[in-house]
Amino acid sequence: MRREVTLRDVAELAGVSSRTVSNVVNGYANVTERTRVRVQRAVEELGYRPNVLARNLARGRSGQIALVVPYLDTPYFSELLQSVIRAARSRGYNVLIDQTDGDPEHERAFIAHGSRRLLFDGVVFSPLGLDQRALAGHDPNLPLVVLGERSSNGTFDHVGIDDVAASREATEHLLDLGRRRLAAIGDQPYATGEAAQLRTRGFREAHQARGLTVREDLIIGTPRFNRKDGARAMAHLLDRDDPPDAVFCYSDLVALGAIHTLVNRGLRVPEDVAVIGYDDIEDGAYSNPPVSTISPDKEMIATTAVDRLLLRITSPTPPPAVELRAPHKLVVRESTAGRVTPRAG
Amino acid sequence: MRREVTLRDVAELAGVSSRTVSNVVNGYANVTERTRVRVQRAVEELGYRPNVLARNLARGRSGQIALVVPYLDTPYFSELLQSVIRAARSRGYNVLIDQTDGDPEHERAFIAHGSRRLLFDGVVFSPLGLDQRALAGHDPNLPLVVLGERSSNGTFDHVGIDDVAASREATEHLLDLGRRRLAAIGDQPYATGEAAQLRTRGFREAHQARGLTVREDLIIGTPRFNRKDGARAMAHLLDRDDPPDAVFCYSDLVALGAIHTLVNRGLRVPEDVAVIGYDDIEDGAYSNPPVSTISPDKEMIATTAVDRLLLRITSPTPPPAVELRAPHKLVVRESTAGRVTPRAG
DNA sequence: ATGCTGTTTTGCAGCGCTGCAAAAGCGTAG
DNA sequence: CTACGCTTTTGCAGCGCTGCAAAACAGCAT
Repeated sequence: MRREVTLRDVAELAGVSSRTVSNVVNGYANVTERTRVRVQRAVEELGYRPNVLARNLARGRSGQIALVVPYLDTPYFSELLQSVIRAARSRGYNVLIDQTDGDPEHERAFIAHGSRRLLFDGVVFSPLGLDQRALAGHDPNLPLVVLGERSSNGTFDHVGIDDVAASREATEHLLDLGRRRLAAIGDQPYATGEAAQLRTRGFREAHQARGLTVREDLIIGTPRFNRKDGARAMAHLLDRDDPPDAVFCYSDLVALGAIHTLVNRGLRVPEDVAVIGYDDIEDGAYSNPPVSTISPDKEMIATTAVDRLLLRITSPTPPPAVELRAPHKLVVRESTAGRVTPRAG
Repeated sequence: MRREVTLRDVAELAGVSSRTVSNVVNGYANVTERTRVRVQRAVEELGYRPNVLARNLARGRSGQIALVVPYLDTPYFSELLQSVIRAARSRGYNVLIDQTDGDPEHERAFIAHGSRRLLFDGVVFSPLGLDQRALAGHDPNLPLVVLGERSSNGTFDHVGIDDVAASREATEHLLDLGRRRLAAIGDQPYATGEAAQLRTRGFREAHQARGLTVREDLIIGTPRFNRKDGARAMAHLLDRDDPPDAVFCYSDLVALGAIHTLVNRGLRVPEDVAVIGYDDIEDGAYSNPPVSTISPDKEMIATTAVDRLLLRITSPTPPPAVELRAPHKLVVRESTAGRVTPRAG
């Protein structure tokens, strides 16, 4: 491996000090046009590219941020991942991915061990196994932005959509269709289930706003938000005396699992049971039937989170912890509205 | 941000030179038990953790490998991604992700610009927009392992399953069901479509082996392997006079798209048309109906690729380019075999 | 004691860059 | 011609670690 071109090589060719080359390369202010051009030319002639490692060591920063998510093969996260990478890259940062499998110990190790000695400068974190209390005790030296639905409690930045409002909208949509025996799949009435609880709250509020009573026994808990749990929960519901005529699922995967069971049992969606999901993953749009859903603005979530994290990283005095809300919208598809018109695709 | 503990701090406390501490930390051979213990204790007392950046700068390596894929939200890649991260991490390497969107220019820039000055030491590359010729001209200084179905041509390592054999198996499965009007969706008869062409070859071979004639007009090309193209191609097929009674789709996404169209048109899968996919993504197992598929051993692909890449990175003399085959298997589900027995999930 | 071998430890330089503060240049005023 | 303030350029040290080769040490034979 031949030696790479260094700052000094460029300096020599351009007839200036290496520090000046550094200034030019980094676009610092006080450089005469004349020297700037001269250096520029030398850079091009030699094909110089800065050594990121050396730069970061000298600067005391790694130029990388970590994205910590529970699962990578969950469509919601892989879609989000893209946006985060894009946002970070455009700001000169690289993204390291870490998958926790929702293991609290893994999550804790990450935020406790801090920045693992300059492997990354900050973390965008989507917690699953850790609850508020554990999160609140994180190393305050580690810039951290939390995604998802937990409120920050004032100890760190937090980016998410308004889950209660979104869930209320989803529920209202089902009520608007004339359905009255509404089930909810995905509640998690324990410390780490804050996201789920907000959705349950929205579900309740929608009923209350219309003077309707929530069928408490139709609120089904699931340990996770995946197809399997959705399928299983739906099976439970169908085994009852009076099964629901509509279901609000706390994720699109849960909805897909629920639909799977419904179709398997010979029931029609939405004629017999209307189903709405949450997250707007691509699969939902192409399943049979396409799934109505709450669509969070993932691009917005990603850029907001990255911007806030970089602010926190670069700011000399730590900015206050804030709640940042990204927009969402209700997307109505066949799983609630029914076949509109047969299409080619 | 308080100063971190350095090698020198540990050395001072342990009463040895910093070089010795380094030796202990890196597990080098010739260290007496006595000093090893003494240093170990100091390390723990101070909570020392090596600065990865400094280490890599000194070593002249970045300790990171890049994984370059066309799309991250494609389930196949996001599932593969996990395995690659796991494999790399367990060998002390980090993974940088790059999504190319299949843009040949982006891909070329990546392999041409080489290691972007120590940002990464090697690349696991899943090409889409670049063909053989372009790939062959890559910077020989950059360790590179190519995933997917292209043959290496002797210029770089290559990891993949035996596509022709797998495709033949898939096709034979359809023939075994008694189907005779077989369609294939996904052919790409141009330079960058080598993967598709291998599958088409397997499709043909299966016919030939049984003395059957391939219906050439039922081999449909698609620019990409996604749901949309699958749905569209299926629509084309159904608009013909004699639509197929079975379809071999070159990816599960294509299969899902095709099924979407079939169901939309009121046709039954597999009774009217049997559908088999390729990749064994999780969605396929939970769709309606679950999709039969060719299942490549992704874990094996990932570990093989990472191991080979690390060998190439660390080896003083470049090892010869090789073809490495990962196993695959045929997974039969309802989209070809029909409902076996109604299940709860 | 002396020399020789092999093991363990050390010092130094340097990876390629940036922070800092001093030095040099330069235009204008006194 | 000197002084002053401002802009531009430079030198040096150092980020924290490892490669290299020399130094110190130990064990053993002479």
